[in-house]
Amino acid sequence: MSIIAQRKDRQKKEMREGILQAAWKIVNEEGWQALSIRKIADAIEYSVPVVYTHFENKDAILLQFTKDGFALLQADLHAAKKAHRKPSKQLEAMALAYWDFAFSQKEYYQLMFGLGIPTCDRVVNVPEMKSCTAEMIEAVRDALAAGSQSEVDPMLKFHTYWSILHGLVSIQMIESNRPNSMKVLILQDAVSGFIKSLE
Amino acid sequence: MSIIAQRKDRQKKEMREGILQAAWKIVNEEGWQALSIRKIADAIEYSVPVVYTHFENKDAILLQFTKDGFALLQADLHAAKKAHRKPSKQLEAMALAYWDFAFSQKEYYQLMFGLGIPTCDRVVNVPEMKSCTAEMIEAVRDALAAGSQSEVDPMLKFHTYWSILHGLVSIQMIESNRPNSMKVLILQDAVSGFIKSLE
DNA sequence: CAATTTTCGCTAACAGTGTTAGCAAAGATA
DNA sequence: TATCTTTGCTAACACTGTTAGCGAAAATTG
Repeated sequence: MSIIAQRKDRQKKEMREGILQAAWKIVNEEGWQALSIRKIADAIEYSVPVVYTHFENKDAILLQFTKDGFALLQADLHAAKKAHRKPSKQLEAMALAYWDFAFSQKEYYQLMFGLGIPTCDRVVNVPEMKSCTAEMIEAVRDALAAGSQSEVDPMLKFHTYWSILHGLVSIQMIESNRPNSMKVLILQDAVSGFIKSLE
Repeated sequence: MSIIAQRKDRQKKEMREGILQAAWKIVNEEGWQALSIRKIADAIEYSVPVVYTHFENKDAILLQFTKDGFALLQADLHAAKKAHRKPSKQLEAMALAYWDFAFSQKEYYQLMFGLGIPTCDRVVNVPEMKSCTAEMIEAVRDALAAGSQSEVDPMLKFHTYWSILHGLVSIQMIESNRPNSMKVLILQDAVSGFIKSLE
């Protein structure tokens, strides 16, 4: 590849990054509903079709953010897990990390789960999501191995775990007036109950 | 009120009903994303502004369906509860009813929780939702009273219960390829674990 | 019954949205 | 320098929610 082609390639990546950054700024300032291709074009000071040379359509931009979101969540879960040895403590820490991610990165979480309904066919095949769930599955498997129930299906328990976490987050996002202290209590109650069911 | 005003009132209600029916048909055939005021106007064979004389805006139409959805869910939960005496059995049956509602009335459930993000400020103040949660709170309270833990906050447990249910439904709606038999297993596992935590 | 007022429902428009065809200018190659 | 490729633009299409303004029909009044 010629030196000139290299530069073009670099510029292409820079512009792609610029589009994502501009989009992210709009989302943080005005929410997902306010995100439009024209606003992105305005922000990067290019015309609308330029955006389409970097992303097939708007969904592709959202999909990128979904992937990024799962990657970030996975990193958080991994860090929380690494901080503990005991499987039950790991699950506890991961639950808190999950909860923290959802509320400190609301925009990401809402896109990953809330607005994901139309594009959910694709989301299932996103590798970033698989890595993310793998992190949880592993922790559940370890906790189950540490217990006495060898006949229980780890996948079943993983689903229960994830459902509890996502359910808590979703419900608590609707009830935004409730104090955070109680929200954490609910989380701890639910997770401790789940962990007991593994022993 | 004159006889003529009565007729007008009746016609107004009929048209309002017609709008909702037309909207519902569109939603069932093409999904929420495909619902537009123009399509509704076409379906009822009136012009667009007529729709706006019966509903302030599109959100008002969606809000009506949200209310209807919560009323339906409440009825299902109530019926499931009435079918049992033992509080733990009631919670079990209600969980199944909740799950059944979510999957047999997918459109309703998705509107009530999925697309509700933009309008969630209003949704919290919907009386139909309060009735719905009251149904669950009562059952949890009863189950807790039947147990030995008098110091536990029923509201905390109710939130855990609801979160588990909503979480299970949401996650399982994304993973549409999983067999239904396993989904029910996961539900039973999660709910039985929760019920144990009340004893 | 005729005149007036109210109500009704229409067309057309505004300001947005995602998306794409076609063209002009700038850049790279020969 | 001339040709070719690429780049990025304008303008358009087909939608969306929402509303102003007008003409006709219906109800009320004299």
